[in-house]
Amino acid sequence: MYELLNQKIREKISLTDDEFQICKQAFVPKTLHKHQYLLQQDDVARYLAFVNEGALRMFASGEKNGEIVIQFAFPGWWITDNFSFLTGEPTVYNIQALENTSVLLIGKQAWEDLFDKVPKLERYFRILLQNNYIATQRRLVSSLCQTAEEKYLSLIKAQPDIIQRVPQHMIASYLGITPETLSRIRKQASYTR
Amino acid sequence: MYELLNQKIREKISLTDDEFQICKQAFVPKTLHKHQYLLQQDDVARYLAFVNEGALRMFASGEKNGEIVIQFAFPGWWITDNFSFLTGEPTVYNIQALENTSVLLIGKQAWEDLFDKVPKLERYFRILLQNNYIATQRRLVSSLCQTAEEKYLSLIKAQPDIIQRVPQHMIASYLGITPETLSRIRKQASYTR
DNA sequence: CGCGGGTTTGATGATGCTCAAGCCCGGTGG
DNA sequence: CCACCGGGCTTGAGCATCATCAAACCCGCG
Repeated sequence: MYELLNQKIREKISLTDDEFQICKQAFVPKTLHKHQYLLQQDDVARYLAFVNEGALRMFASGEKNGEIVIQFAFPGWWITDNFSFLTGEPTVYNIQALENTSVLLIGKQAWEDLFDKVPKLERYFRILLQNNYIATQRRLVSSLCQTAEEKYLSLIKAQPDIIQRVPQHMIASYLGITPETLSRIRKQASYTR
Repeated sequence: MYELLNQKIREKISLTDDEFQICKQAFVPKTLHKHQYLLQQDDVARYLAFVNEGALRMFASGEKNGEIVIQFAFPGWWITDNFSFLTGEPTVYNIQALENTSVLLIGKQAWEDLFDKVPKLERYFRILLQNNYIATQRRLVSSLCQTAEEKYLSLIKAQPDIIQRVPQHMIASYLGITPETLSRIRKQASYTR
């Protein structure tokens, strides 16, 4: 249950077994069945979630553009709406399970208390955020200066398995293109292969 | 010289005067004249920079698309290529002064040593990265689902002063549109005002 | 077997890019 | 002091990419 968490943290910082025990206690396991929501628009993001098994998506259900997928989360990844989690303001996003999913949740208070008990974790989360920041900045650059096809090719290069795991129209939304365009790109790409 | 830094850090965390003294010593002041580079493509980002006065831009000089502006930095902001700074890999970006500019630099080693001397700073940078991450994610969403005009209007709403400070073609690049398009949008917008 | 969501395919159109020319304005040198 | 130069902004015309709308198709599931 806590194995993956243990492993992921220890990839970035060293931790004694005692420290990890304290850490564990701050989390509450939860399972979500396919399509179930972890967070809904207008609610407050009370938890930061660590994904054990399954897959989730965070999306904004925009007025005109239907839904747009902000990010996915797979085992070993963290997910929440940071803004809402940090400020306590209601969120504009939704987080939903794409499959039956198991997560570990930590509330804001428990999270902050944890930093006092195990200060090293402050570093772990700094590193995590740094990586997320870098990744998001890259995605931004890609969305600013690549064509639809280039974006798609970059994605399958970076995460080849994502195609099997999530429906195509969500990939399209994640890339900021329509499902029709993605379909045509894939057709096109399959010839040149 | 170190006033703004002091102020900015204390907005997020509390620090004794001693701690701030230690902190100060880790930084080296530097001035850049207009157009001078703080970082150039293929070099390693050895420093994290805190902007005292002036303005900078980080940009990628892409093959076909000319230059695209990734971000600006104004007084009180931090700037570097995080990826290169963290990994020691050569950067693909450039950082250049838009005006005569004064910055405080900290090298990677000094930065990490500083966390051992003043562990609270770990928290400061975590918070900083969290905010950057949130901001970048928003920009990404905006670039994915807003029209050129909406993006421009969001920008002047969020940072009304930016127009005076940086040339229009850089704003265009930052928004991921051409200078011509931005010009037309501005003309258009000035009628409806 | 038939329904329904997701994907594909086609036809049409809009947004924003490209290319090209003109304009404005500040700086420089005659 | 003024003419000239050049960079950046503007304006226009044509065009490419991708979105929209609509219909057909595919396939798993009740």
